[in-house]
Amino acid sequence: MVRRSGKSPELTAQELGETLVNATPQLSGYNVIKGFLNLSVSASYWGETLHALAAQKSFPQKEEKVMVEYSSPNTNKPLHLGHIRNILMGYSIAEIMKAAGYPVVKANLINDRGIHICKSMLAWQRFGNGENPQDSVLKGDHLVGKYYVVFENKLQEQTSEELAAALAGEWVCSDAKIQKRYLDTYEKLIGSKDEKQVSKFKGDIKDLVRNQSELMKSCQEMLRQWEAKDDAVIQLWSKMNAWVYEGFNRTYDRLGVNFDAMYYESNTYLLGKDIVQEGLNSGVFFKKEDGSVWIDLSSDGLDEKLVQRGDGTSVYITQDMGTADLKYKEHGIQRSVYVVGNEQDYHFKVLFLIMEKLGRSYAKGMYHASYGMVDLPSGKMKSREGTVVDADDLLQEMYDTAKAKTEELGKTDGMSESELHELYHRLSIAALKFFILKVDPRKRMLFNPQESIDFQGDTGPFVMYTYARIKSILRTANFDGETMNTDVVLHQTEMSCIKMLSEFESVVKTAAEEYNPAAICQYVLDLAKSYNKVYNEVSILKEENASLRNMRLFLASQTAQTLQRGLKLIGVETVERM
RNA sequence: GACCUCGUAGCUCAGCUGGAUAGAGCAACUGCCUUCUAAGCAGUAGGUCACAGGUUCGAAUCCUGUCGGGGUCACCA
Repeated sequence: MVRRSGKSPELTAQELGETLVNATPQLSGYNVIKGFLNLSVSASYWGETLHALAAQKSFPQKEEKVMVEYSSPNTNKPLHLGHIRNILMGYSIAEIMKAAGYPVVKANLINDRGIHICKSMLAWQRFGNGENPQDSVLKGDHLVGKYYVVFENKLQEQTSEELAAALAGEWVCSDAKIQKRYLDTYEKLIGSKDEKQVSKFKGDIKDLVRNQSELMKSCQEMLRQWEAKDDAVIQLWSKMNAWVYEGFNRTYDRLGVNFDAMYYESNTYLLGKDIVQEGLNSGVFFKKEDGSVWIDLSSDGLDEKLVQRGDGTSVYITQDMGTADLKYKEHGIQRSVYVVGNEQDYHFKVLFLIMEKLGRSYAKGMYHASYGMVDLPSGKMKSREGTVVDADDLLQEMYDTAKAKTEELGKTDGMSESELHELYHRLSIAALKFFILKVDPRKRMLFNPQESIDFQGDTGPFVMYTYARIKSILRTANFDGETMNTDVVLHQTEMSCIKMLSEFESVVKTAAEEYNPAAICQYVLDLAKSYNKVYNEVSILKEENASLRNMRLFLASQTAQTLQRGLKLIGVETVERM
């Protein structure tokens, strides 16, 4: 602005202030400090603003239909803390998009097939003794997860001697091809000095040995039978998957999330082959001598990327292409949000680029809501080392903490057993959701099970508390939600609270544009803090001026509503008392 | 090795489309419940915004480089 006016910042501000105050009745004055223009606003402005905000209850509707895919679990293991970040983010993004006016479809693409599923199945078949969730203390997903671990342990037992031999260069395999690959790899291992290389070759050898074991061969055989739709295998698969779904659903319910569309990889894993053909015809893809199909993305700064194997079978990205088309066909979506960890940044970059080159109309609406890992104080979560934080355990711990904390405060006289349960539940979920969602999704975050989850300070329960306290006032005042006279002089804290309320819409809009629930958390916290200042500065029930008292009740009521609406966007439910 | 990403108070994080003295919470210390719920409020203390250059009247913010953490570069998913 200074550049345009050609005058000093001070002078520019002077002139601008002068003009603005003259032209706008809501402005009562201005001053300039250090080149910054400060405008003063007239008393009635605040009441009128608040009034206008109350009249507006929803944002303009949009045409563009949005799909948010999240959770997307494997059916061989129970959910853990990493999944929780994904699930909470996905649900919240969907709610924010809805609030911003978009029609939203929440989708879950379940990875219910493949070698890892067969591992659980095989282990259960051999070592399970018919154990099932009805008779077991374990939830279905935990039961299946248990057999996945059993498989890995048995495999290790079966192969440890051979592996030791193989690393000593003394492994003999009956399959000549495998034997040759082993010897080649072993030679490279011996010749390599780079530590990274060494561990890679060791890994390769481990895979060779494991894949030759009886257990892995049976497992691969089972996968072949599954693909051939063998009755017995399909039955076992259906039965165990049903256990897992029942378990997952209980966790989803507890987290308060849901889905509108379910996709299963058992149905989608063959999709995308026609797209490969289409791409070959249009020259977007090309074929190599061995029959494998590729796309050259070097002009976009990326590499060549395989889209179909030489034997005509699919790779990961093949089915993603097919699924993208399927989603579009089924739901007519213009935007597709994939909530997936940032280790897949490259994959999605490639996928979106391919769909664009294939001329898909929806391609520019594809977005990877990428998020960082959740670390523990001990470092990365590793299932092999047993350091994963199980979702169900965590939820239970949170619940117990909420209960203990509430009982300690002793403010719940007269609440029934079920009301108390609901309170503990909502408090624990609020604490968890806030803790996870308030940090920028892109960043990796640290989760300390002992210390992280708090009920004081910048937390979900803090916001819930502000809400409950307001509701308590409104109850005793019997406030009917009507205002009378807006022309009252408000306290400084009240003005800044009204200002915050007026920012709600733009915050939601920005959060939707950036797919960022953290923006909502931050706003809701700030609003609660802002109102808590009001609460401490002014008295409502004791106010004798009827207009002022009424205006204050109105502000309280608007704040409560906005808190509630904001909390809903991150999946947190309020309570009337706590 | 190439590419992507992050580095702000003791700890966990905001701020990042350039603007006033860099903000919260936790932990520590002080106050405030005979007044609407103290899961609250007010205050003290705590910072070379990783480092070095550059662009600009002005840089935590933009650009380049260095260092450090993480990730990706599979005919795995």
